Amino acid sequence: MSSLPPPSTEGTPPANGGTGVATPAFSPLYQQIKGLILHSLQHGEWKPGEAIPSEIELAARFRVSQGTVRKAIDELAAENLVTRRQGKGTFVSTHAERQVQYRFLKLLPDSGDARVEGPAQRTILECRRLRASAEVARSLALRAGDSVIQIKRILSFVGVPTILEDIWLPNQPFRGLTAEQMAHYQGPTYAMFELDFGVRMVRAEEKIRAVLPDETQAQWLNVTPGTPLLSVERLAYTYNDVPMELRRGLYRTDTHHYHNKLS
Amino acid sequence: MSSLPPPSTEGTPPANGGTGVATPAFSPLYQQIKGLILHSLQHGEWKPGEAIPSEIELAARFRVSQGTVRKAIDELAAENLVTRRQGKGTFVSTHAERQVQYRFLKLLPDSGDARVEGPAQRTILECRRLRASAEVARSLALRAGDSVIQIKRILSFVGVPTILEDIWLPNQPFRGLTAEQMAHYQGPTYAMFELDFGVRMVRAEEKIRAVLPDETQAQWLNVTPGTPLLSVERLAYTYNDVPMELRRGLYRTDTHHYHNKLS
DNA sequence: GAGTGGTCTAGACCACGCG
DNA sequence: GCGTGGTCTAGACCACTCA
Repeated sequence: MSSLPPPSTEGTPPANGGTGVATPAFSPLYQQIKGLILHSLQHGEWKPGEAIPSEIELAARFRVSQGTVRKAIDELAAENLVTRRQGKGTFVSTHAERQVQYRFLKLLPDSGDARVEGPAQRTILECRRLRASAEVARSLALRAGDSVIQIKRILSFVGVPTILEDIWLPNQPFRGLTAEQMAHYQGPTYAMFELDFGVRMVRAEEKIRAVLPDETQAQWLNVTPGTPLLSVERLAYTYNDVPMELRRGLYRTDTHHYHNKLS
Repeated sequence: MSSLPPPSTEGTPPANGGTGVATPAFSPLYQQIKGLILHSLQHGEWKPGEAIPSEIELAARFRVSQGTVRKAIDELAAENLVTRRQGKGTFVSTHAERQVQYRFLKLLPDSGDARVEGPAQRTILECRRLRASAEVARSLALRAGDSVIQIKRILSFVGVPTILEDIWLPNQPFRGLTAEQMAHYQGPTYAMFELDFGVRMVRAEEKIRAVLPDETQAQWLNVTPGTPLLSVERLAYTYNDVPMELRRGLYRTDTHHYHNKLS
């Protein structure tokens, strides 16, 4: 939608130029539509798990063709922000009610990829407010000294403690979070974040190293101090690349492994 | 292309049913086109780095619309089998001449994501033919006792030995591979595989663990035996999910880390 | 059978790369 | 200025879901 009037231009489809002179960057229409849908997604016009309007409806709303809306939604689906179901509609993705729960947990049991183990048992060791260290602040794009929540917990599979985690959350969006909430919610923690705080983790990056635990870490994981462990440092982001969680995990890899697909 | 004659059906676009009765699985036209392009790709009709025919040409060849060809190519591009360049054409992907060389190597220096380090220096420790162990045979879909090539090498960054690798290749497609070839080829090893043996690694899976090196491993990597290392076991596949390489790497993570993006 | 996403077509026009 | 991929439209039909 840049120059000449394509069949119907009485509404207000997002303009491309308009403000300046020669188009500085050129953003195709479907990208602009994608941006509008994303905006609605962020601002909670549709909640996780709900259906968004049909392609035809959205096309009418934005005064573009169905094909353009389709391409916008295609990209959102490719980014896992939205899930298409033929014959039913397009739904806002959620970490809950998802075949692949624990989307971000790449640790699998060595034998049998299936999750016969069932979900992890959680033990909360600690949950407190404190001032962000310089490093935590930098990761979470806060100022050093801002209030953050720190949670320390153990995840066990079939009774065996396997993951020791430290989680840092900005206090602001997670005000009121309690250890009980962390412990008692059934299902993925990220699903609880969606439900109780409206925070959706959309993507994450992990840095992985091999380390040796200190004595207390070794005790929590029930291993000897000489046992090598995987150190997994995760930064999880909401919409717009806003970091929302820093997580440091120690993974036992004697019965499990970190699995990754490359392409 | 299932029942009624859409505008032009004089040629031989791939049929959907034809053999049986009620369509058993339904494969859309563009998937069939994708399959045909893939077939040409596998059989070397176009070599890595070369351009494939334009969308219009392919549409004419297969007697379908450009849009259908486009969707087929879109999927191939999404799988990194092919690379689109606006204004120029669509090119067969290659591990060589690629901005992102070392596509499958996820180890980054802790400071500075850029590859200021330059490419890794390679030291070949060993390169020999032997009979596949049961385990190697299983991974590579061979019979135990089939001939395989084993390469042991060290990768160093800025002079520091960082990765100790064992590579197993089926002897069949790699007949004639020498230690000199492994050592002297400039650029990614996978690029050499493409060039000299016509083998294209298309995707891979990795299993990652934390381990302690034995004495000789520790010596090669110039670390003490108590130093925890990342064990990265990679199975790389060509077209059609045929496994073509098994690789076991030990990564030092004191100055580097394994980086992974989740979504 | 109505509604939704999915496929396919045909044609017009745009942005980009290169000679 | 041509050829290539990229965008956008409009309309027809198909496959799937559910009432």
